[in-house]
Amino acid sequence: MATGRTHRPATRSRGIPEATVARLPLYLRALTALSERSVPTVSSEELAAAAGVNSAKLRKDFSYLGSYGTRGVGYDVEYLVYQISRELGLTQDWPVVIVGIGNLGAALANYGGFASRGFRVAALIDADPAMAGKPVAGIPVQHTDDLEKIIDDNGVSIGVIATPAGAAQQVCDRLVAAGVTSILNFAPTVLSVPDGVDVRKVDLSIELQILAFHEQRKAGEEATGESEAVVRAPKDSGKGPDGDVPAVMPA
Amino acid sequence: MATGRTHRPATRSRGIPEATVARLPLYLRALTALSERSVPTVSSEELAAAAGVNSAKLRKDFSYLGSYGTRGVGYDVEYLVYQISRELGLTQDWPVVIVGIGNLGAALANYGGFASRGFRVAALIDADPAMAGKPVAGIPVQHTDDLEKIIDDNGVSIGVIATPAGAAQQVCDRLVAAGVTSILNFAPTVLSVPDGVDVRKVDLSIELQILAFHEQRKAGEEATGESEAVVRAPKDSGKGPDGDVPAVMPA
DNA sequence: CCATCTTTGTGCACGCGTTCACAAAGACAT
DNA sequence: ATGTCTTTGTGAACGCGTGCACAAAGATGG
Repeated sequence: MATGRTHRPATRSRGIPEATVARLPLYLRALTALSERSVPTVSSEELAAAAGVNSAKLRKDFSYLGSYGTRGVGYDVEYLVYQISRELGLTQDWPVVIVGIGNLGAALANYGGFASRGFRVAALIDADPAMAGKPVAGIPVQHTDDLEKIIDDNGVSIGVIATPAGAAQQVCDRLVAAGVTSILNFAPTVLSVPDGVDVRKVDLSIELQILAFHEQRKAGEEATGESEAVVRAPKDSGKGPDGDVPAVMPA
Repeated sequence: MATGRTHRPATRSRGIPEATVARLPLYLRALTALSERSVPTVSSEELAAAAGVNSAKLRKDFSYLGSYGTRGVGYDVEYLVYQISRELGLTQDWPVVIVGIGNLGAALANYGGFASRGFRVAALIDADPAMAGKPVAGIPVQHTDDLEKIIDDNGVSIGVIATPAGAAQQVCDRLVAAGVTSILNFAPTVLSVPDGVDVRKVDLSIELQILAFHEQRKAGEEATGESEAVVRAPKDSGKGPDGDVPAVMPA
């Protein structure tokens, strides 16, 4: 994205294709589950099934990292967990700030998966003075005025934007100016950033629209097609206002 | 997904490439903004800039929809909004259910962008009996026991899963059995679904890991490279527990 | 030590997506 | 009406990603 993904054209980072990088976290998750069940080794076929991909693709992906498998046996789970973690840079701790503590921002702050993989919520930042000092997920919210100082003091290089769309670009500019070089954007806006800064976006609205497209297509085929399956018939409604509200977007 | 995206191999739906479909919502958003500012026409160059894509790509994307532009002038904003909306199936109303009303589920329910583009939250569903009847975002939460009836009564074909990972597959199975054919999955799990069902996933953890990879790469290049810019130095911390908690994932 | 069997690692071909570059189309001025 | 100028629509080339299919590698048993 991804789907999502902001233009990183032909920049195959250190020879590892972008598509492969995007799948490594998937493998890592499956491997971690196996590790917790104390499974010692796993074949490409099994692991591929668990990760929901083709086994040939998985093997090719791993081949970019090196030859970590044993022919006739499979992959050592623990070893592979370590190798992938290292490749993804998860052996170190990444402090993260979340800007915009509304419904979504608070949900993100409460998300347990943060700490699990080397990410740590270093600070929560919001523009509303009334929020300042109020603890969310055990972390006191700080005011936007101190953004630069917070970034600097904590050595933050990854920022999460969960503000309304109108504020996103401005927040983004300040984050970048303060030294942030990776941004995860939940606001429904296209952010423009200088070279060297990575942006990934997560947009609920876009995801739903893509699903709607396919849904419509299915309905259309069904109508013209053979089997007269049950056609879903949604009622129509007045169009709602176009919210400038924080959102959730996909890579 | 991308990035998400679940394997839809060579199924170019009605001739429109999947990559193009994924960008249509982006164009639509930019066009809507122009429409609100009463801009009558826009060139491919301007619109591409607003959507953050290449102008040639945009023109090719539009060429799949038909010839809606005027050479020497550009595109009629209102007309294009309508055409894209129609293509995406947004001229009709799509009732959506959200299953799993935790932090994230509640945030999604409160998200204003839902109503804006033809989506309507038809019901909120949670497994916790204590939640039943309690209103979230003005909509009373219903119990999982009634899931099938809710789907059927409202003619729902799109479901959003915001449950913990452990419950996701089970919820998914029930949704599909009840007639849902499109699923937006926020749980950090690979869902397996029968053919004909579309799944898109949004995973915060995966997005962060991808950013961490690039971040690490930048740091590495910096070290071996020329300019001795300020190297961010995050402190290390004890590894947190691997939460089974709801998440946020990108296509 | 040899044979067999499993599973990895990868060369190759194919298809999708992106980008360039330009001809065709139309607006607009004279 | 004719010429100029802008902008679209698209043919063609290229590169990335995917999947097949198989040879190489190693484990395992006799």
